[in-house]
Amino acid sequence: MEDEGPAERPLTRIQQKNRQTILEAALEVFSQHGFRGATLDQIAEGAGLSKPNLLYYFPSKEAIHVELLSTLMDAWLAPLRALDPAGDPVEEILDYVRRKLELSRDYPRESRLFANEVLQGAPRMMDALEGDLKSLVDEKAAILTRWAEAGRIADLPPHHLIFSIWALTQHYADFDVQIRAVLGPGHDPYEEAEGFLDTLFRKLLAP
Amino acid sequence: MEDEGPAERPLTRIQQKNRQTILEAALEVFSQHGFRGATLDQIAEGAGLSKPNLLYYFPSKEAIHVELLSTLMDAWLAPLRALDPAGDPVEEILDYVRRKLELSRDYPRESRLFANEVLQGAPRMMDALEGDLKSLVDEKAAILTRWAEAGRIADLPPHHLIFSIWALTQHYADFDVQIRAVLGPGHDPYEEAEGFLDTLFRKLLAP
DNA sequence: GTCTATACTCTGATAGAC
DNA sequence: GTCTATCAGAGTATAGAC
Repeated sequence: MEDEGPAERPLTRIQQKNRQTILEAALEVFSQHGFRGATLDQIAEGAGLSKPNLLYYFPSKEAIHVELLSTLMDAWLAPLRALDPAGDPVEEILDYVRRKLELSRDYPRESRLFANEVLQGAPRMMDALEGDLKSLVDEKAAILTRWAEAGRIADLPPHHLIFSIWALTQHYADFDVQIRAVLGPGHDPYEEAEGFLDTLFRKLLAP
Repeated sequence: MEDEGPAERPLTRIQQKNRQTILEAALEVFSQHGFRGATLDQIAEGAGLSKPNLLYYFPSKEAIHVELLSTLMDAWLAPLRALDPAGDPVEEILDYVRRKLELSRDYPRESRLFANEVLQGAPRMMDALEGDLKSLVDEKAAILTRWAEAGRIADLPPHHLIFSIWALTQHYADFDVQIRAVLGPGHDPYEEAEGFLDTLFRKLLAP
């Protein structure tokens, strides 16, 4: 049952705004502590609302988390969806790398929310991984295979090529504190990463 | 004060064994749920001990976690320590990649324990990151720089080269469920990764 | 729609018998 | 050394006044 009930009413503007405020605060807390480590108290304080008021807008802690994850999935897959089979192979892949790195830079909390969930076995997201995500990856992997067969990029296992893009871009968001601790002050990790990853994938993809 | 007190006594064999049992159970729970998400009940059940008995061997939940992390750090840095400035540059780096991938394959829970901690801002590990880890990385980065200057490997930012090795190898442990969901059954992620990463780094490092 | 008060459960940690 | 019993606090969620 995908239907949400017959008496479902459109939300008022103030309801929309409060829901957004709650989701924003929840993203902050969930991304830092994971699902079980996060508390409604922290979210309520971040949203400037009382705890019972939170639960007026969402039926439970889990409902907030699920809402965040499903909203996230679309934005997360958009860069891969945009990979165009008609474009120039190397430039298409490099564009994908750039867009994915921009997501890490501009939405690090979303990246960490996702990482937390997968790290914990993806209990609330397994369906999406085995369904939408797998379908999309298989579809795009087929494009990479065709490009390789045509000799337009190097012959590499397409799924692992995609994994390598995920690993290398998300690492900068998920392990941010480690990277900054190792680099020390005076570095812009993302700016340096952009050039490095461009070089890396150009060398890797060259036939 | 690093000293643990004047009355410190060597642990008996049974104490050693029980501590190990507790740490093993704690690794399982902490690596899956993070520090705050883990409970002493879960650890006690996994260890086959009562909760108060747990706290006879360790003064607190945090003490167990800290013990795990500090034990882990040594094993985690060993492969990088082994990078030999006198060896063949490309083979030394590829050996490092292989050893790091083996750690992910053979100790995925340790990898996830570490990932959880860093993801949550490394509150119990910042000193180690800014101290031992940074020193070691800086030292090995200097070796990479010398190899690049001698034209024996490609000219790449050494810190980011090391980050890329961490990202690509740890990804297979930390995002294990996602990788298996996307690949589907009938795959051995680590076996496939070994060949892929070998190819990737050979192409990347070629001068 | 929002709050105070509170029910009820879980959690980390301690006391004290054996 | 290990257990039962238990505490104090935090946790999610609900009741009900306004």
